[in-house]
Amino acid sequence: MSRAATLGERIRGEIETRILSGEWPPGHRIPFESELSALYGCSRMTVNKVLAGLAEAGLIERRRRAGSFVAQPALQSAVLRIPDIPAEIQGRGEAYAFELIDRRTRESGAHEPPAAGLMPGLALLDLTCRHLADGRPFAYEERLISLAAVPAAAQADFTAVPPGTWLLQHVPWTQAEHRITAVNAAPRLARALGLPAGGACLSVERRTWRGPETLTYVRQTFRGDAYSLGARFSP
Amino acid sequence: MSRAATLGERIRGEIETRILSGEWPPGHRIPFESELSALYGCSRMTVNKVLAGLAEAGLIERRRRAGSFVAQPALQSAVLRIPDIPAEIQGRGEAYAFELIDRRTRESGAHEPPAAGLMPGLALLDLTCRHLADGRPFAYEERLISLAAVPAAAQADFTAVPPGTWLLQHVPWTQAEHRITAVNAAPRLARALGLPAGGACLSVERRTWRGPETLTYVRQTFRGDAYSLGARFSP
DNA sequence: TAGTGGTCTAGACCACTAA
DNA sequence: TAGTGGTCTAGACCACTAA
Repeated sequence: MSRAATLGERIRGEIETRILSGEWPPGHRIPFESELSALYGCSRMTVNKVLAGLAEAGLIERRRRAGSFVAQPALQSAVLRIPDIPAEIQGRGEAYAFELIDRRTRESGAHEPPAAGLMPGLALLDLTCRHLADGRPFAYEERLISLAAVPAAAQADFTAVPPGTWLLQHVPWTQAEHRITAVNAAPRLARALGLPAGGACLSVERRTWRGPETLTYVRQTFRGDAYSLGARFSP
Repeated sequence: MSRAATLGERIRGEIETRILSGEWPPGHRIPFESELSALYGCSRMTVNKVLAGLAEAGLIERRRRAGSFVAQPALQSAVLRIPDIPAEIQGRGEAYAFELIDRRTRESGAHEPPAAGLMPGLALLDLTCRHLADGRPFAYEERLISLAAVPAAAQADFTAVPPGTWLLQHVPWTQAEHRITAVNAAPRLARALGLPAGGACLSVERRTWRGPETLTYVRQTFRGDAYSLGARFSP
């Protein structure tokens, strides 16, 4: 089945076990690199790579001259997968469909969403669209794309490929910021999602950069009764 | 200011720049370790650590005998900080208060939340409580703690320390699963949060394990108009 | 100022796998 | 089967910092 563990993996496993079992509580000093290399009969480099990995994972903290210490339990955090909507729907075994409701080119003004962080006077592509799963409304999407940062978007055919998927395939990004909120559906949104007015929706806002430049800002709104975000995490 | 970059950091930066600028697109084969070590005049070990780091970060994929390749753009994902509620509120400069509404010891039955993954017949501590910011309702919390896994919880004083904070300080965990949804507040919940019935709320469910054993299951419900989850992420 | 961690070298052997 | 990446060795020098 699984190949034999390497020496580094074995050392890492034994240290992790002592930490996670509580045998080495937060603040406990773990053996120095020199002690561990003597203990396992290996070079210090092998131990160094193990401890560097544990530090990167947040399980230990390392201080020159002082040693390595079991870290205080991390604030819980979760790696959340922000899905590509077509892939998400097809992964459920449902038929994906996409509607481009509106597409216009305009300049950014004073009333852009503050979270978009767009200066006035930028050339924008302003898109409104809807994602459907098995013919039922799944998500409503409002998106702004900076044409200065992504000029090729002006020629893209967003009736054929949803803009999120197109961007993922064509434009590298360096940073993204997300904001997840719950909102009561306003009448227009409720109609678009096939919900009673006031129905709870999950709103995911995302702003994506390349370097200092905002590439795109999007707000995707999902029916609260049909969608949830899931995440699994280890410390 | 910042100290000079090490050679490894410089190599990593130059490769990242080529990938993120699109000069090396997805699927592009990057130079072999031997080529890079010749190019930078360093040992192969130095290059190996750089490429291993890039692979761990998901920017490249490595295949024996074939080489290292720029990875397809990652599905967007986000590192979400699941906050310790008292720390979150105090971080906003607001006064934190906590109310323990109900505390009982009971056995798990057939009607536990399916996401809790609790077998029937387990000894449970069942807690209901409310978090307040500057005297206003902030979050409603329903929590189950397995007394088999965390016997010390039976003696803890949860009128003084909220259970989430107590657990974070006392119990190491190995894995957590989260589920984030939007819900319309049912009448009882709306009263507890000071919302009109049907108001949108953000619900965060979390199940936490140590090894194979469930430690705790919690559902925290936040006023949608007063709370959002934020996340910042690089690929 | 003494001792830790951070980084690097110049090798080595091997598992894996694409050709 | 040839060549890559994966891992390891036995050193070295240095920056940083706790004592």
